[in-house]
Formats: sequence, structure tokens, C-alpha cells
Amino acid sequence: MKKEPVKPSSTDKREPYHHGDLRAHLIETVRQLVEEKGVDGFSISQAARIAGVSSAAPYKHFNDKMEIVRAVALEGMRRLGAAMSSGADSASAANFGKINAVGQSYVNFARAEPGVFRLMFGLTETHAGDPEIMCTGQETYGIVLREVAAAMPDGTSEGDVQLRSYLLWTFVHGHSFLQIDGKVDAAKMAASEDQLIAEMSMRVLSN
Amino acid sequence: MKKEPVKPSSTDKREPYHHGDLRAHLIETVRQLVEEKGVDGFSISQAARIAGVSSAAPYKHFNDKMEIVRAVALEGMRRLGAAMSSGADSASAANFGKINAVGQSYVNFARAEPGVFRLMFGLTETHAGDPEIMCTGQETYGIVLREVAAAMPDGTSEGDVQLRSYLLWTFVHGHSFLQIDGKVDAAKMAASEDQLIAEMSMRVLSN
DNA sequence: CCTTTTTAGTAAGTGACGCTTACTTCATTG
DNA sequence: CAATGAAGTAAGCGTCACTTACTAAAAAGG
Repeated sequence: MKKEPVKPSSTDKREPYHHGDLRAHLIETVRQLVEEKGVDGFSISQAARIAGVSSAAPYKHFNDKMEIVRAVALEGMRRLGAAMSSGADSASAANFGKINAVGQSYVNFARAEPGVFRLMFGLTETHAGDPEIMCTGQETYGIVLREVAAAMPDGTSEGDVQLRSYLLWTFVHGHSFLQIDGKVDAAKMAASEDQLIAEMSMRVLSN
Repeated sequence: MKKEPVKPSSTDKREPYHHGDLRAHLIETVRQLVEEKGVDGFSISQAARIAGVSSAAPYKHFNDKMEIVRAVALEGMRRLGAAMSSGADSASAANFGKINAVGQSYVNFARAEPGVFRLMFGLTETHAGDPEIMCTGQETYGIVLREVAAAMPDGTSEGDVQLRSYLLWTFVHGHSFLQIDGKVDAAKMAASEDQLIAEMSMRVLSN
């Protein structure tokens, strides 16, 4: 059904017809709403109202609420991947610096956008079989695999890299959720977050 | 529709009047609904219908939907604590056996009741300041702290125990969520779950 | 250039839900 | 044995997700 508008004249940016790009506008609006009111605290009607269109308009661009939410999750997954990637690039390789930077980027993203983060990982039932999200998620995890492989000595087996990567992932993932869900009091922690991350990566990557 | 006779004589436990104990009945019904339809997939009306009462009846026992959900979360937190506790009791102390058993109980609970598990930890906004849930959560985490302290040599500092406990918690927590959210393919993992848990506890508790 | 088709919008309506209000029923209690 | 108050009901309000039928306007094309 999707049919790209097929840029009609020279150098335009494919700006659609009436509204300007309602689809992208809605995704951004929903992203903000999810962030401030939670996943089940926002409504399509509200997003449409904010965007200045009728409550039926969104359904010209998305089949249902789930599909909008999935679009927001996908866009978030892409941004998370970008953050992790650039985190790794701008860190030194010494002392597992790149690994730590990737982990820190993950946690930072969760803390900066807890609503979207929850969307991306929780609510699996809504986007369980979405190939685009799953694929992007795999790519993002690939960053971890790549950096772990680079940090380990040559000749480390594939399975070993996978195991260590997964242990690191569970750590940052668990830490992120416990953080944003307020289950852990940062003031009461015996160590700072970088110390935690460094401690963990050392323990997981050593031997 | 059955109607409990509600033994009216001598040593009754204040069994309510008309229905039998609608409050407890609703909590159980909602627990099942949450488990099969997800947190935002169930409705109070539906639960009331199943319980055989009018859709206004639940509001005689709970102020709003959030409050029912919170009750389900609290009851789940109690059951998780019980599972972890009995897991630790029925395991050997050798080779961090008790620690591993506690972690395994945590993951098992998440896998057995993903809906309730998500309720307990995600959706913080709905029960952010609930003192009963927070307190029960603290008690449950106390089991981890106790077992870690017991597994470490005498004279280990309080802060050290806290750090190691937290690292273990993030691991089982992250692993649980990645599991129930289908982000990890068990078949593709290089190691079994017990191996994972044992590997992790060894790395975190050694030195 | 003017018609046809397609896209992107609207208004109005449906059924369900959260929750409230006003009323009823009935066990407990003074 | 009335009075009380807890525990239920029916009916209704506003909102929501989503549908249907219609329309404005851009694109396509002869």
C-alpha cells in the first residue's frame, strides 16, 4: 500500500500534501507524550489534537495505536544504536574503555528517555514479531559483540565472546531498569556508576 | 453464580456480606487477566464480569484501576520473596549454591509470571510511592544481601556485600527481562542458564 | 488544460472503558 | 428491632480506539 510520493520536481524534500508530514509529526508528538505520561497514559486522540488534526487523521498513516508505538520504539532503537556507536568511537581502547563507554551510553539513554526505553524493551507483545525492530535490535547488539571481540585477545572463540557480551548486556540492562524504575537509591550505593560499570566489565572480561 | 454461605456464627473472620470476599476474588481475577492479556490489555469491567458483579462493584473495594494493579503487584512481590527464600533454604551452601538458587528462583518467577513480574518492576509511576510495595521489595532484596554476606568470608565490609549483591541483582534482573521480552534466543546461547548463573556468581563473588 | 485517480484530510458514529451518582439490600450492632 | 453502614446495582458521563462515508486537493495523463 505504501507508495512514495515520488518527488515531482527538482530539489524538494518530498514534503507531503496538506499538512506538512503528519506521519513524522505524529511520531515525534507521541514520543514526547510517552515520555511525559507513560506508555498507557497517552492517547491517539490527544496526539492528533496537539498536531492540530482530527482524531481520525492518524489512521490514514497508521493502522492502529500499536503501530505508532512501534514506530516510536524503532526510532528509539536507532538512536540508542547511534549513541552506543559514537560512545565507543570516542573512547580509548585501554582498560576496556570502549566497552565501558558503550555500557554507559546504554544506561544514559535509559535515564534520558525512560519512556521510550521501556517501550523498546518492555511491551514485547505489541511488537513481538516486528522484523524491523528485531533487526535493528540485533544490529545494536552487534556493537557490543564487536567491541567485546576487539577487547579480547586474538583467538577467543565465538561462543566465549557471545557469553561475555551477554553477561555485560544483562548487567547494563538490569541496571538501567532498576535505575529508571526507582528500585535503587543512588545515594545509598557504595560505588559510583562508572565504578560499577568498570568493576563489571573487568570481572566479565578477565581470565 | 455461587454465593458463599459465609458462616455467620461464632469465630468468623469477618467474611464479608454479600459476595464472599470480592476484594480477594478480584485480585486473583486481575492477576490471571494481567498474565494472559498484559497490563494494559485487561479492564476492570471485564474482571467484574468474570467475578459476576456489576462494573461499579470493584470501586467499593478499590479507589481506581491503579489500586487493584498495585495490590496484584504487592501480592506478587510477596510470592517472589517466598520463592527466593525457599530456594535458598533447599540448596547447599557449597559453590555459592544458595546464591545460585536465589537467582534461579528470581528468573523462574519472571518466566512463570511475566505479566506480574513486569507489573512489579515496570510501571513504577503507578506505584512509585507505595510504601507497602517498596518495603516488601526491600525485604526481598534483603534475602540477597543476607545470602551474599553468608557466602563471603568473615570480615567482608558492608559496602563490599552491597556492591556484589547489586551486581548479581542487575544480572538476574536484566536476564529475566531479556528472557520474557524475547530479546534472547535460548537456542542460540552458548551456555545453559545454570551455567550462566554459576559463571556470573563466581565472577562477582570471587577475589 | 482539464479530467481522473489517489492521497490526506474531516465529521459523525459505535462500542467499550474508567469512574461517579443515586439508589437498594442486608448483616451487624446498640 | 430499628438504625447504621458496608456492599451491591443501574444508569449515565466523558473519553478513547477505531470505522464509515464523504470531501479537498495534489498527481497523473491523455
